[in-house]
Amino acid sequence: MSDRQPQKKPQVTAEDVARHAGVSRVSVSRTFTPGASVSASTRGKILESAEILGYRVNRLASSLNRSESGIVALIAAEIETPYRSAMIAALTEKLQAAGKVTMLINTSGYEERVKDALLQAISFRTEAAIILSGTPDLSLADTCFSNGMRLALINREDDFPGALLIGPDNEAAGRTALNALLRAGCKTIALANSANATSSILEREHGFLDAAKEAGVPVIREISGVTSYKAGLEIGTSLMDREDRPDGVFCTTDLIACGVIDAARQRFGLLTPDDLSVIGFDNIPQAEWEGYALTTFAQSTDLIAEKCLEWCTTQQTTTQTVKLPAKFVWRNSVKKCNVPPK
Amino acid sequence: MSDRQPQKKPQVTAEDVARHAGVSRVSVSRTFTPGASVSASTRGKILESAEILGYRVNRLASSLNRSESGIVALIAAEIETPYRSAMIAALTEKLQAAGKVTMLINTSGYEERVKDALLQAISFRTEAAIILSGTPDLSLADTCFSNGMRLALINREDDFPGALLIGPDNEAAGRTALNALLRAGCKTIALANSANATSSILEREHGFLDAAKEAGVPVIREISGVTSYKAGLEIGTSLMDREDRPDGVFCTTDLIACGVIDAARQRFGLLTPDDLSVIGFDNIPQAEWEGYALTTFAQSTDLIAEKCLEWCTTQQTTTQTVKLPAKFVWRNSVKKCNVPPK
DNA sequence: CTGTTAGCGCGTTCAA
DNA sequence: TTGAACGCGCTAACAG
Repeated sequence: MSDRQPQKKPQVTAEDVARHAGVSRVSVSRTFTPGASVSASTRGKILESAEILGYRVNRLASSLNRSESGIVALIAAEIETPYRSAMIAALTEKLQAAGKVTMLINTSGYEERVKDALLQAISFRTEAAIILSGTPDLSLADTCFSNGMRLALINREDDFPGALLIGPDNEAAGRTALNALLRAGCKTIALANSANATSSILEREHGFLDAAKEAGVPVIREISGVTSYKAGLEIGTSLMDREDRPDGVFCTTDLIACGVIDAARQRFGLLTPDDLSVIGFDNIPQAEWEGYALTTFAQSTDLIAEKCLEWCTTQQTTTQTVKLPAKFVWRNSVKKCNVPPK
Repeated sequence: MSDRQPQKKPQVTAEDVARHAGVSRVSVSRTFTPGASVSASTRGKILESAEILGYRVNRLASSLNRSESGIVALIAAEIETPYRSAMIAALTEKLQAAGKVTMLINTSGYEERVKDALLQAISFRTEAAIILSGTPDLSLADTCFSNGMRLALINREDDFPGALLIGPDNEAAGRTALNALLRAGCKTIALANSANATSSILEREHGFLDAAKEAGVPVIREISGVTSYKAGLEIGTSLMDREDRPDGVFCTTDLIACGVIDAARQRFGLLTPDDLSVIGFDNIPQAEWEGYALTTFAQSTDLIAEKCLEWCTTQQTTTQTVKLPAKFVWRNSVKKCNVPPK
């Protein structure tokens, strides 16, 4: 029972270290502040004491007087999804390299969570919030700004004053996809999309459909479910079941594309690229798997992450919109043709 | 130029709200503290002012006097991997439901990062650290403990005093796998593993090999690369190329299993379950994909997350080891047999 | 129920 | 180079 201690101080503080080293508390602070002036001897004593006591600067406390918390919020839903998790991996990587700390907020479930997530970010005086899913209210965004926070939205087509809007050029990619299918000699063209597509995903559809209209080719438009492999399975089944079975289909997402390919192969015995040409979007790891060898569009997660980081660490306050070109990745799910698409 | 403001106070503070509402700053604090005593009228005024000014309690500051920061650190490598990202999704979900905030630290790359991650967690006075990849030094763990932090390790077989060790019963799963392959009538058995397997993954191998030795059946042991789809591809190719080509293989990971299945199908025209029976481990989303229909072992990410949360929110200090049964998920990558495995 | 006072751990003045 | 004093934004303890 001898160690019935205060119990309210499980922390090792700078004062403890100062006492142990026989110096003032301020010197301890200086020792851990880059570019402060401390003599080598006291610095040595302090570092030693700190090591023994297991002292670490309390960044929660230091955030109080310094104006930066060092924290950046990542707000995303369905983070277990291949593309989303790759994006998060890239972002955390870059943020950490820049000395930032990432706070991950999972907004899967009801939509209201995006709001809660942002409120939480404000509570922790996050320097910035990077939003991968959903779009916040503008009024809430203003609250963020008035608290000195920066905002970046990935893969949103909406207008959003004061924020960075970044994503691939979806519209152009859609056009390229149609082009590729036509050059591959496809006669019956289809588009596969989910019923709850985001604005960003819808742009891919628009680009594809517009290009088709211009080229004067009809498109079978098959929409179903939420953006996922399962939706692709359903869409693929419907498509392969038709009288006018398509021989070329653009899927707005790799996950959907994998579902379509599997439906064709496992349920109808139809193989890519001989019986069917399929193009996806995202270039998720599974697109490279030999069972799919999916021709698709790559968004550079690294590049997006890089741009987000830049945005978060500058003070620029005007709105910025960045459209990155989506790189066409040629694999083996589209029938070979002599002329590759431009 | 009129708005050249102090520039050092982008924050809305409780004092601002108090002034705006014409009350004391303490009342503001009380209003946002559950179970404090404020009159309905002042409370109303304060809430209104807070709304107008966009005030949010600064949890960094409040963490100073309260002993809890509300932050939990998640330390993981390769977070873009299916199983890892699913685990992270489950953890964030549970943590948020319990009012905790998660700080994600990506330790991909050099191993030293696990140490840095923990040091960072200490700096932010994280209430707990949940480690999904790597094992920290014991001395560092002590520093964590002396700072009042709790530790949980997922999928580690090591001994670790003071921490929660949680994961599936790998050894038992390995034994079950052999059993299932034998009952399916497989004649030539193989084991596929990566060259950099963790202790947890090695346990699966041990269980499988031990059971085989007891049953008196030989096992072809094929090891290659890092734990990934690509490794599975290589292993599968080697295996299918052999004179004594196996007709039943246990892969220590679903990712490896998908690679093996693809190698057999795409490179040798061999199909599961007719030509080859394959069992995996993890039950990643792709295991359910129709192109694989992988029979595998499911770790309940939800259950693990639940247990971690309990551990992080209790004060119990003794070591705890939890072995969860891995659920055998029967799909269609193993030849049908009349007697399902026990 | 309210306001005053004190302190959380730290960084930044300002003198010495 | 060092230490004393002050304040960051907030909550807990104590009066009124």
